[in-house]
Amino acid sequence: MITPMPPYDPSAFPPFAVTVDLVVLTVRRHALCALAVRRGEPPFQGRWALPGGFVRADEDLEAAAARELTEETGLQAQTPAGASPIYGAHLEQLATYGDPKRDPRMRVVSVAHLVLAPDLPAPRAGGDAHSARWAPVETLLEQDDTTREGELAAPLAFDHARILGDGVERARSKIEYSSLATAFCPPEFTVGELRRVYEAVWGVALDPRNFHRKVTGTPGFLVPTGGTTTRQGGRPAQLFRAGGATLLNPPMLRPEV
Amino acid sequence: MITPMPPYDPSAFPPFAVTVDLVVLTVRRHALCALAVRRGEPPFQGRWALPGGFVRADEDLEAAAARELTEETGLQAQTPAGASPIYGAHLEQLATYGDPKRDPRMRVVSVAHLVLAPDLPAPRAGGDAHSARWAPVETLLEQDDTTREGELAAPLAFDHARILGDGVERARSKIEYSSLATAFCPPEFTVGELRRVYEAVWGVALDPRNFHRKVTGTPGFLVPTGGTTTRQGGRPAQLFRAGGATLLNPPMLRPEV
DNA sequence: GGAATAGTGTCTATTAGACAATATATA
DNA sequence: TATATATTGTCTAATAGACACTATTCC
Repeated sequence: MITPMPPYDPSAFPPFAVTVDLVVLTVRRHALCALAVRRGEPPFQGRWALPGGFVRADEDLEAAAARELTEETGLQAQTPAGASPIYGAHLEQLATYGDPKRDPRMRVVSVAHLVLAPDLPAPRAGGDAHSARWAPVETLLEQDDTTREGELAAPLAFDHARILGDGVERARSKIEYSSLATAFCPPEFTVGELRRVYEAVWGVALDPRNFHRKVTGTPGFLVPTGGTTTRQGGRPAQLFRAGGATLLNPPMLRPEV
Repeated sequence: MITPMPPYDPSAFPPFAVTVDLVVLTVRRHALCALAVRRGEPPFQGRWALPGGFVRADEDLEAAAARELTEETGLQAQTPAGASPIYGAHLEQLATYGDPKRDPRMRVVSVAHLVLAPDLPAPRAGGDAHSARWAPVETLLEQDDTTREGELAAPLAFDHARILGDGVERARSKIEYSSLATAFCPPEFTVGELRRVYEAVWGVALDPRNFHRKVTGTPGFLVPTGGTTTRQGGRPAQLFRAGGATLLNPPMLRPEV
């Protein structure tokens, strides 16, 4: 049952605050990076955190996540039920975190979402003025606070390291059996660019020849556009768009078995 | 950011009720079944719904799900971090549902959990006195309300059909790449019993010979206990326990590619 | 030409799936 | 005996992974 009594009785249930937090991933300079914002107030003042905010009173969870995403990055969310007018990014619910002690101020349940975005030509178009940046997930997840890059060494605020870790693991496994790796690519891309996405997300090196044969042979994964490009140097490469398939069959296989 | 201001300001965020709903699945008589409870009050009075209830003020989400599970079924949850003293059932978070209109009375965010349980010798040991029963998921998800079994024909309350559908899909896909199918089995089971679990969850027939070769050849999946049984008739079968592996490599392959 | 990337072809070990054959219980 | 289930073995087609080789650009 959902409630014991039909008339709305506010004393019948404890009140919660509900937020959305975002794990926004992209691939930059051959590394998997996440969006982090710097906290301006306590608790965890000055520490880095995942972007996020309160769900509004009449707002769906996914709508709240999409709104926060646009506010922080200027990206438009691309959910299964909606096309993207500007620059698409994949958005899906990740998991919900509700430890009673996760926020020292009050009881906050956070519905984390995962966003996969292409490397932005102009990062954070419409973002707030507060400090935000892309950082390699390895840096953000490091335990020790050896000051390597200085400001980025301290661990993430709240339970955000755990949330980020869960998001990274979700992304690593979803590009195995779905075509979501293309969400990290611009609308048109080469097989080599797609391979570098897999290599960055999985953190492994892949054989370019076998990779090419595999992705071009998987039905519905890639659609050739007819064009070619030479942005990587070397022989010009064919350009592709993401095909209609969402689930890959057979899946891409992650090495190290 | 999580909140705009450090001092706790209740007016700064809208209040939500947070519940857990349970998709409890088992395999009975060669069919995948879910636990449903009958609602005693409006809205949806008299309709079937998923078991669930409010998260308490100082309770973790998973603890709330485990508590509701024990209240409704007598089952003890078996989470990664805890052994089960009585009868184990696998519990994991499924997804969170927060459509502003999903409950007509107030704003309720429900964190759904998935439970995989063996067929119970005595169903619902410590359950409440209110009406509860196992029903085939096909029956619960039927759209039309042709009165076949009478009481079970009406659609589920709230958005519970969608939640149940998501839970069934999660279970179907998780037994592909994890050893979770053993969560539907008693502590000791035969290869044939495990095969009937796969057949019931996937709704397909599997070749007993290839299945046997596959599961016994997957490292860490099954551990022979040395005993045999003849509960299915025919030649006695070896008894196995679940092995230590949680992820299957290579995975079980679902037919119909 | 040399270096870099793109793309095709070939070989081998592994495996999924079809299915024959054998083993051991109950009726 | 017939029948049911369990278990092993065999064959074949498909595929992942290793890697030789060719193609086409820029320097």
